[in-house]
Amino acid sequence: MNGTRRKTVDPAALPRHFEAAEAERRWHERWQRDGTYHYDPSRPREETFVVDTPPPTVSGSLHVGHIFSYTQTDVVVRYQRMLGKNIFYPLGWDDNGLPTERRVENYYHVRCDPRLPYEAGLEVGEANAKRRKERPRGISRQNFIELCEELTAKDETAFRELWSRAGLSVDWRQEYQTIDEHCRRTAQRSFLDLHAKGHVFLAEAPFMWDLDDQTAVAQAESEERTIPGAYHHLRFTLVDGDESFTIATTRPELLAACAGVAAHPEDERFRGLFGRRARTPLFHAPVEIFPSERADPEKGTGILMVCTFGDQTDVDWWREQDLPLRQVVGRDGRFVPIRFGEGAFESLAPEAANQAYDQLEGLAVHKARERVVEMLREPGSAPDGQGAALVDEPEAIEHPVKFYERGRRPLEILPTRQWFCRLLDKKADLLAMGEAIAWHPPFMHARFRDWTENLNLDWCLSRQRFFGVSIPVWYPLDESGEPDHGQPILPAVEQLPIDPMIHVPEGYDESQRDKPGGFTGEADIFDTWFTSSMTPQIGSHWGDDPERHERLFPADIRPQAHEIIRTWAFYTIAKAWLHHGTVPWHHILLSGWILDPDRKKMSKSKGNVVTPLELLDKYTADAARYWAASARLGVDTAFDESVWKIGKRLQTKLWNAGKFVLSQEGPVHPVHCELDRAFAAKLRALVEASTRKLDGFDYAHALADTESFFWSQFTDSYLELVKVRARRDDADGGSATTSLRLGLDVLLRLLAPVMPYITEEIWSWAFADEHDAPSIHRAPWPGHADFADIAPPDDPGSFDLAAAALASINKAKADAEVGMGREVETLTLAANEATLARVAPVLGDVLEAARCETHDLATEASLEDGAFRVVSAQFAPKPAR
RNA sequence: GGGCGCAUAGCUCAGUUGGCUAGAGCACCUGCCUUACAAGCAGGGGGUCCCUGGUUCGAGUCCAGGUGCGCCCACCA
Repeated sequence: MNGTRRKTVDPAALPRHFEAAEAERRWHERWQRDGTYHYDPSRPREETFVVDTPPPTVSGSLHVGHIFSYTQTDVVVRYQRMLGKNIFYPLGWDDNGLPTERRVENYYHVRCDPRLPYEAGLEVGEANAKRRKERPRGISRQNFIELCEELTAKDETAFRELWSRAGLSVDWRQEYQTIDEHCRRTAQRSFLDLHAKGHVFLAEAPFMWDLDDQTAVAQAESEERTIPGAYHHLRFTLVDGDESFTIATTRPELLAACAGVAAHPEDERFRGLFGRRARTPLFHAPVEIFPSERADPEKGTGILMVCTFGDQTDVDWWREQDLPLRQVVGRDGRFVPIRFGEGAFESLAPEAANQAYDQLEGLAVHKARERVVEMLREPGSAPDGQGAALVDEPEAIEHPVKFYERGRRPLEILPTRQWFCRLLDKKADLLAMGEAIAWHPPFMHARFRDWTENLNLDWCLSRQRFFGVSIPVWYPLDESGEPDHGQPILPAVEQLPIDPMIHVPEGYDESQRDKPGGFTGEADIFDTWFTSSMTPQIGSHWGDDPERHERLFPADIRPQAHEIIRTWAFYTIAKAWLHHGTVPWHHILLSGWILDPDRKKMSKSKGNVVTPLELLDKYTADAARYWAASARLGVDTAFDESVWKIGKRLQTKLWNAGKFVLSQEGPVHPVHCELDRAFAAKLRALVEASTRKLDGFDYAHALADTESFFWSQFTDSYLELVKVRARRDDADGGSATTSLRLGLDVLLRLLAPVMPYITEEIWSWAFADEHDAPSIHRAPWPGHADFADIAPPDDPGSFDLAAAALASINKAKADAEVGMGREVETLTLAANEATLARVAPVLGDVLEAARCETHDLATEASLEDGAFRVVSAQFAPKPAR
């Protein structure tokens, strides 16, 4: 480089300020055109860095959280890219599933009715206020799916624009939708593989059921809410004997479903009852009284009725005690028609029981409860006809009840036929996989471990919904038209993806659909997690392209939110184990939450969402990214707009510093001055520390270090110290210019992952040509090579001494209330003897920066090492303007 | 009830294996248009590091107990 001219910029030719909005558009286009972020499938696995990007749920509304966590991943990715890695960074859209169905129902004001025929070319359009007052329009399943596709395509556009602008360096050629053909094939392939390996099974069993969405719900999708309820005390009698006892229940409407009575075996009060039969009020059902350790003598009255089904414990008791099934609540939440008597529900007084039940049939759960309580209040409602069955008034309580996480009514437990994946017998393996993955931050591992250890249900895979991936199964129908669920018909892998409601199994034709001796298609779809748990394999094209799969699986990192460890992380780990016997990725990065200023989680439903577009306009994308990258992994952060402001300030400062440094035309000369070498040494230490932190995914501290160095060491100190010398047309001036450029060059690269726009802009002025690296984002990460030509300083502390000396003179100027640019006519600077000796090699730079022509030095032994004091100073008068 | 996390300046946050007088930015106060930058610079005030006890020459940091907040899970008669 010595002797050649360097490329410089003319500051006058540059805009006064960085035009961020224009630059964001321009660079985005340029990066797309040049394929800056493209994955190269020809490079080997060891040179590749694979990201298992979360496919966001496309809900239609954007908030700052969407920028937050995705930017954190992008910073990690951009660092890896600058290390020379071949980056596989796809982005998919999780568009199937209930959130989309809900949004479509609201947006168009429609409901899916699978009985309706398909209407070709149906145009519905967004619902207006008038239409919303009417009943939702019923449309066919296929029409409904088309609307889902239409709306998600629209929503995806908004998300794509937001993230393009935020500068996510994804390879947009790898885009996918979890409902697209490739994902459906991957999910169905997963099912066939699990079936072949014996991990999935079909079972008719009581399972959590959401009445509003009319679908089964997995353990992971349920949550508890504390709601008001009431203990109702009901008097039961014995079938043989005069004794009676009182149970307490919060669900009196399930009295008709009572199948047993339980109390603690040690409970003296009820010891004599075990093995005998009780008689229920109203329905006069004879039920077994049995002991169980799980009955709590302290709770309620200590004795309880077991129903089919009030809760999961009822299910367990029903199984253990082999109790009769008395299902009264239907899939729509209404009481189903049933009869008591011979060949039906057992009753000692069928006529009375049927009379009572007639008043409940067809009622919704809460109405039935009211009605039952009225009946129980009536005199003579007790099983022995002596008074009312309801003892005392109901006692109001608050109690926890399970809900579907998106549901409005409590979950019911109903026996339904569902597909399950066996997981309970694989806990040990899944826990071992969890150990083999590096969790960032590490304490998040505990959440996975706790969840896995405490899992108590197998994974229910099927959902009775519409917009999702079909379960690829048909069932043969016998001569009476009944399906044989024990002999499911599966498609060949080559046929995937299929929709069993449309496609026909091998050996049948369409005319045999739903006909005796023919076949019927499985109407259910998969739980959305069944597909999203395959994101690593979706990216790797598992099954379709073995060579690609080898290069992309397992992935390097999985970034995700911590509240879905039990779902997305867990199921992905489970699938990778079941299919491949490995981990799905080597590292998992858990992002924190954005909280509103009251420290509540920001979410659409709470209405406390900050929309990102205005903020992007106000502060720029680099500032947004600065904000996101300032938060550490796993740490919830209160939203604070002032951090965006700091990001923008940093961007502006970079613009100005870049303009200054690259406009210096000093001669090309190696770095030789002590101060310059001392600066380079500090810069080198920064690079090493920053690299170490980024290797551990600690982008936040790497940024804090770099920002602080840039601001205080580079611009405030070093740049001020050498700006005068840099203008000199000699070897010392060349040394200053060279190291200033080195400082800018290295700092730009350190900041490029966080602030891709401003760094690319400044890079393009000179360094792109100088390093033959058209984009800073493909430039090598700074390292030893950048410092190879620079000798270490004679005194590593000389830079700090110079900065401290200058600061002491600045303080004198501030105390005298004169500007920093004021010339110093006389100066007496004091320090201890050793400090004066050490500062001597760099004192010239200090005095130049302070605009000081003549000076005296004084020895003050009392000053600490490295401390300076201005004993006296006279400043030139303010020049006339 | 079990597990995890957090508590540091008015606000948002750093603080590494225990080590000088506990830091940054924002906000606030004072001064300064200085040849990159007033979208800036220089300087300044501001702290019971949640509480109690312990270990230690030394504790914001380690240990025990407690308080408050948040999250995850379990309990659901």
